[in-house]
Amino acid sequence: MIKNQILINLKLALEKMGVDDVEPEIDYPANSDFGDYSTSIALKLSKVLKKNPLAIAEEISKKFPRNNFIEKVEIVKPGFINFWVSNVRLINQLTKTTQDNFTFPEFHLGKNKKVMVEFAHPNTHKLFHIGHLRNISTGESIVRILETVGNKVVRSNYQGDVGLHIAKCLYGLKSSKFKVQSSKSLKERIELIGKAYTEGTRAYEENPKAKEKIIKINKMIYDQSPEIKDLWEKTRQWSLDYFNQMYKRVDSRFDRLYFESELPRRGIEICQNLLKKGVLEKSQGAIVFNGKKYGLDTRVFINSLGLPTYEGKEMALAEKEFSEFGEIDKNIHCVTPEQSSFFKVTFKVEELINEKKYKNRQYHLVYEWVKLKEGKMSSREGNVIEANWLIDHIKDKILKQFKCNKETAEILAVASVKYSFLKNSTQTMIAFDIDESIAVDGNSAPYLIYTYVRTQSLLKKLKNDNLKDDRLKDCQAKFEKEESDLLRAIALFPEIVEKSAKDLAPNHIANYLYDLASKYNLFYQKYPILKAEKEKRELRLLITQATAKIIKKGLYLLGIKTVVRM
RNA sequence: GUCUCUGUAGCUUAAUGGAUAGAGUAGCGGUCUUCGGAACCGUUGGUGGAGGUUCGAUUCCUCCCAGAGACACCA
Repeated sequence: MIKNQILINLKLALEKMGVDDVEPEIDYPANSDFGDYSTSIALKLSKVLKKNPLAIAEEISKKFPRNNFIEKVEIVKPGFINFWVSNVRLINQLTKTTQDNFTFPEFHLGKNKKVMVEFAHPNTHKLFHIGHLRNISTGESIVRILETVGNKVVRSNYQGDVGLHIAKCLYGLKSSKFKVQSSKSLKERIELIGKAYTEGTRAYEENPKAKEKIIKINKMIYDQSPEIKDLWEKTRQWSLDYFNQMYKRVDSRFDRLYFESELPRRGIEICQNLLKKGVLEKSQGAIVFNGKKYGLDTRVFINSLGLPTYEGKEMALAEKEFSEFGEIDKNIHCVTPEQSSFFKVTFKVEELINEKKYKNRQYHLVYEWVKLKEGKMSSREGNVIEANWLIDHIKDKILKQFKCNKETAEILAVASVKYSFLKNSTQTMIAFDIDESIAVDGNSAPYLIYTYVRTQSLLKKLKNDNLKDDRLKDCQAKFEKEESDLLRAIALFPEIVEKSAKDLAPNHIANYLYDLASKYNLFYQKYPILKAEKEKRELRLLITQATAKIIKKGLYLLGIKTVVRM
């Protein structure tokens, strides 16, 4: 990575000046007049060294070791030092890229290089909606990014298959107006569950007798009582079939599916132990963690009926997650922000159980809600946007707007939906509008894929006319601006991937790809490639090839497939 | 009430304390008979408010305004 090479040389220069206790930072200047990289280290050292920043910059620049990868070092106004990458280095990176020889920097979240990403998290008996879609897009992308920078990643998915919401649904199903047996197709079954849940929820709120009964059903589910078990198992399986179909559709998969139903017994045991140890305490008939000492909330682990709450079950989940796959350095929970109090508390309790095992290894990656412009989604109001429905809707839009076959439309629809989420930062609450939010033009997946298709169709015309990069030596220092911009963008890719990994932020990759694709399209518009004169032709074809490789790889990192024709 | 998060162009949004706040979309005006127009170019328009720290603030601190969420037996 060029950035690291600059950093190393910069440190050498600083050492020569007797400064060795600072970690200089390298920036990407917004304006290309200020070079490819820059540092403001001279400005920061000005106070410490009690010297004029420009003088410091001057000295650093003099002592900065010159290698062939740097073309020029310049000092500007208040004290910036700007660096220009040499054409030799750019060509070198171009060649590597065309050969699929991506050298991604290693970035590990721990010594074992083993990470768990816990994502998706749909609850059975409920719809898989756009919120889950954002979650699974984010999680899948983070998995792929972390793998690419050298981690072994375990994909896990924690699914709620017990609890009051299921009791409500089963209560609804028992009503005579729903015919469980006659629902044959998966679609019918999922619709049935949905309606039953709405029915159960209404009854729970409006009818005290029904409420009592639902609470009873809830207990029966926990106890796996024969009276309810068949119905529970059958409908649970419907949901799981539906989720599997969903995972397949969005090209995701899991190494381990955890279920809430496998945790209560062990959860209670752990909490009882913690009670003996004094980590948890009794309060009003329940077993709670008193968070006050640690500046945290007090939360219930075992309720007064003796049932484990979500917190209680989390203890058993953590135990499984941290033992089933060997030693894990980091467990990234991809979950919405309203659970941060929950995670702060459970992470603290886990730390008190086993500091070595858990401390600093649990991480709550906050990803935000998808909110409808009209307001919050709620199944009660029936304005939940189901994932399949949404993808189908976008697919129809693509089929109407463009001429392509159904298979391509499917890939483009899934790509559009995922990209629309991933181009935003995970911490941005998305105000969702069906017809505006999933873009199929502008900064969108179809735009990137279209650019890729262009490159493929162009490269196909080459046939056996092989590319030889050694003919490139003639073009140095004669790049057009658009060519130079592209070469620089191409060289940046590994650094962007590293940044996304460090920040757990797929949006860096998305926005980079858009930038690269726009630069390519401008270049494509302005200059002939196949018809260019000899030496230019080689360069331009290599640029085309490298751009294509990066778009494909970059989209892969976002969990998005490409097509060669559309 | 306490705590946490968020306020960027009409709308949707980007920006590790850095240089002229970057895009998409909508609007307006162009390129065009091309190696795929699902393209390209130009243009209008922006950091909620008031202070502070800093050589430098969308970013950090304080207060105010607005919104979201959490704060004991839901998940």
